[in-house]
Amino acid sequence: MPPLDFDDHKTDRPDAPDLSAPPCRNCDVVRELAFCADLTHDEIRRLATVRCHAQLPAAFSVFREGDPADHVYSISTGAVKLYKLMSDGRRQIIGFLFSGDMFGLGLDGGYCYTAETLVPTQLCRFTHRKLDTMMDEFPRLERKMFTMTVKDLVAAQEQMLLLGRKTAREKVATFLLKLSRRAAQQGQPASPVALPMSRADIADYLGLTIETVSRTFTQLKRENIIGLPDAGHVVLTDESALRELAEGTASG
Amino acid sequence: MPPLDFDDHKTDRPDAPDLSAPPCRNCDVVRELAFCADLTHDEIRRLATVRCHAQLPAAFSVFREGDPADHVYSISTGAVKLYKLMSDGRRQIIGFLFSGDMFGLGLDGGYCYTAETLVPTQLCRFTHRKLDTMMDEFPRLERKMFTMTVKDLVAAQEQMLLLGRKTAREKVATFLLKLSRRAAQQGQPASPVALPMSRADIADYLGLTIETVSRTFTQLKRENIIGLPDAGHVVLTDESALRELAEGTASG
DNA sequence: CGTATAGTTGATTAGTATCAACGCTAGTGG
DNA sequence: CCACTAGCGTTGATACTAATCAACTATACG
Repeated sequence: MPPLDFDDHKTDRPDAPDLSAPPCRNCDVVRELAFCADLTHDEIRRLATVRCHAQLPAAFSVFREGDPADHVYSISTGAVKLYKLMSDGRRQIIGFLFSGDMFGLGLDGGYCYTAETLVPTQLCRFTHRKLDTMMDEFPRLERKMFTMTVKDLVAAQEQMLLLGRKTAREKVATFLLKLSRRAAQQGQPASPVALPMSRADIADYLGLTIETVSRTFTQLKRENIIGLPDAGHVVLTDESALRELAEGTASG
Repeated sequence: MPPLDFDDHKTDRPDAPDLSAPPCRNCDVVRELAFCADLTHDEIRRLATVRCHAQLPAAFSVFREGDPADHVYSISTGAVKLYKLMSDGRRQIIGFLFSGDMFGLGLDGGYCYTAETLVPTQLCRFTHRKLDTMMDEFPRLERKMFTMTVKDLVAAQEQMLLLGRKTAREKVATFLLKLSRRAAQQGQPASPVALPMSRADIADYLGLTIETVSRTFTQLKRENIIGLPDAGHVVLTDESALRELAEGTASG
């Protein structure tokens, strides 16, 4: 887990160039942001004047649970995990985020989770204050962010069902299918799915231990439902079996 | 669990008076709705012209998972549970909702959970279509609904930590404290907390079985942390012990 | 008064967690 | 260039929490 200091991102080391840098005028990056997708060119240009962006290395802590919640972030490229910690170290990963995803929303005061990059990641950020102003000005921006938040909520509810009621096999199957669909949606191949996160991350996302995740993977492999070319990739050999497992309708 | 037909709410039996009734002009009910709380009198009056309300009996199914999602609901008085089902009957309760809470949001198409009253409940409803129009007209309405959705998301993330990483004792302690705080917030006593839901509901909310919930209650009672005057009420005898349990910092 | 339902309690089982050892890969330094 | 080390992942043995199965009690209901 990531021992990087939160303030790192304000240093000028080449790895972590200034999220605090003055906004640049180039709109290309902003246009890719999902929450700007439906805006007019003019609106995007205005938005671009208030955003900062940066390329962050892998395993980089963007902010920590409890930090003053000043900014909202959007992922241009890369991947991020969000997690909550208990005082004794137990961890629950709230979500894995990819290109186009937004994070950092919350109410009054501090972030309620830690955000950390999984791979080298290009982020965009806006201050809450300026974003509020923008939302007043561009109703479509607010509508878009609202819609994205509803989507997040729906996903969170789906995850509650997984965490509360599914078995280890079902959890893993659901997880793999979700990753596969997400990859396909982003134009990447659906079958050799990349796992940019560690087994520990997967375990903490599914409410399992590392060992159980590993055992379940090898078990599914033995049953020829998945293939494991290496630890970072999974082949969905039998997707329909995986679907049945995920829904709890599997025979075995 | 509730065998009531979804169409019931369109019948004219006295128990379930018409959610489809023509909007009434009385603003009193609408004004109590949390998502109208910050609106001007004029805005509330406009909103009142597009809403329907009804008094529903306990254990009444407002809508089911998969039903076409036409309406958004707000609870005036009473309590509602939201849940998701798996094909084999496993159930996960997504949330218990009370006065001022809103539900029914979702994306394209069907509701992604079933909504059912726990006690006799007074509901207000709006069509998505009209609410969208209203949001265009009254930015403060949209902002309010947005904020409430973010709150729901934060609560869902907290629940993920509970479901994925907490023990049965910790889950029950967290649940009781949450109910207590909610009651206090609504001006009701914080200590003899009312449990309007069954043990089965609590179990399906916490990702446990009925038996484990029951055992954990009696265990906490034996340790003089709570009191159980009857199945529907809990006295928080030792709230600090409960807090330690909930956070996982408890000694025993 | 009999019946059905919700809740509690007990005995046993099962699914994961825990503890422990080992293999693999990558980075490090001699 | 290669042994050494550290971290991640896998596998095995055992323990333990909570689930399952079952019986019983209390309460509400007809």
